[in-house]
Amino acid sequence: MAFSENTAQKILTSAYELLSTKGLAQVSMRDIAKRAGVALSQITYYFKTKENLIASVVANQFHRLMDKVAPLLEGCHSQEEAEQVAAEYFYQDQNMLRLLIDFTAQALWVPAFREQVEKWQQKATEILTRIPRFSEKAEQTARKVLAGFFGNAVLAVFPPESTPG
Amino acid sequence: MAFSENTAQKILTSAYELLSTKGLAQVSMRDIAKRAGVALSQITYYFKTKENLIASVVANQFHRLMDKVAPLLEGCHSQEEAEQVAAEYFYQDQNMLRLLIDFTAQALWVPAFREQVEKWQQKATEILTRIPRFSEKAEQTARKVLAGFFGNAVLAVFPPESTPG
DNA sequence: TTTTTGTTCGGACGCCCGTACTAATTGGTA
DNA sequence: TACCAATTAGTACGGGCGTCCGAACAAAAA
Repeated sequence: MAFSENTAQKILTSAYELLSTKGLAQVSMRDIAKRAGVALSQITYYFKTKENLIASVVANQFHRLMDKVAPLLEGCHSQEEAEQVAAEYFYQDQNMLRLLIDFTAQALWVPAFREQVEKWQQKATEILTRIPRFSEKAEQTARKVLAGFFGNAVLAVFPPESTPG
Repeated sequence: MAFSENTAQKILTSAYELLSTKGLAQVSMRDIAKRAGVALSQITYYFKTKENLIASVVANQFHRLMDKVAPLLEGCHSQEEAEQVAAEYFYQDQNMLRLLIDFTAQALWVPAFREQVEKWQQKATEILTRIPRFSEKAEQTARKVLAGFFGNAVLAVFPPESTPG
């Protein structure tokens, strides 16, 4: 029977590629299935609903990023430095950035997405709590880092007319 | 014949109410027409397309806000103060905030929306240029204000578990 | 072998969408 | 009054959507 991790993985990968370059609203499950080279119903089979597929894609990417970023954050001495580190790392990948922005905006209206965004906050708070010089006001700092992230994300994605920063 | 400013205005108002409370993707032109108490084709007649209607709604709100905020900004002495002023004013209306966030996110993918967001930048830059102590680096400041705005907007809309900031 | 279980596929269902079209109505003007 | 353009209304169209279903198939279990 061979539980094909392959198929689920192919779907996830293709979904990410499409969602991050075309936007959540512009991608259909048929597009994803076609790119993954599988039948449409395979998505239903593995992810049940579109909403769930998207949430899985984003959760995937988030964990992947966090694993790399967390160690870097632990070396920071100030909130500003933490923001800087997060920024420089995230902004390397504009597609990912766009996906996160789009997802967060949808989280305003889709409860399941909102839960996930709230988990980002919790995760960031958790990481900062483990760092002595932040632990006291980890939650506040986490929120500020998040705010800085989104603010700068928007800037990164809407570049100035003339000179890039 | 009486060009009924009424109908167009009713559509704009109803559209804003729906879009700002349910999100761009969750509102159909039929929903808007029904709430405005007009025929569906009236929307096509006055605004041509859904995209154009949404853009009109947002532009409307933006100008309304700018007229009130611009004078306040002129009283500011620092970038931080400008951010503060913008923040406190905007955050009074969470629905409007949600609409702006959603719209901006869609602007990542919809060229017409993107143009409008870029106009916000220009407008902000223009305002700051007219203020002597900002005029030198108006564009930079405008971008930072914008970044602060969006960062804080996301925070305002995703409140912390326990204590509000 | 036979049975069971997990996987894949193609297709179809019903719904709702944005848009286009046509006919009716209105109201100012001549 | 009659006319004409602006406005309104109702409806149809074509298409894309997420989801669901039943059959075929493969691998493991019995």
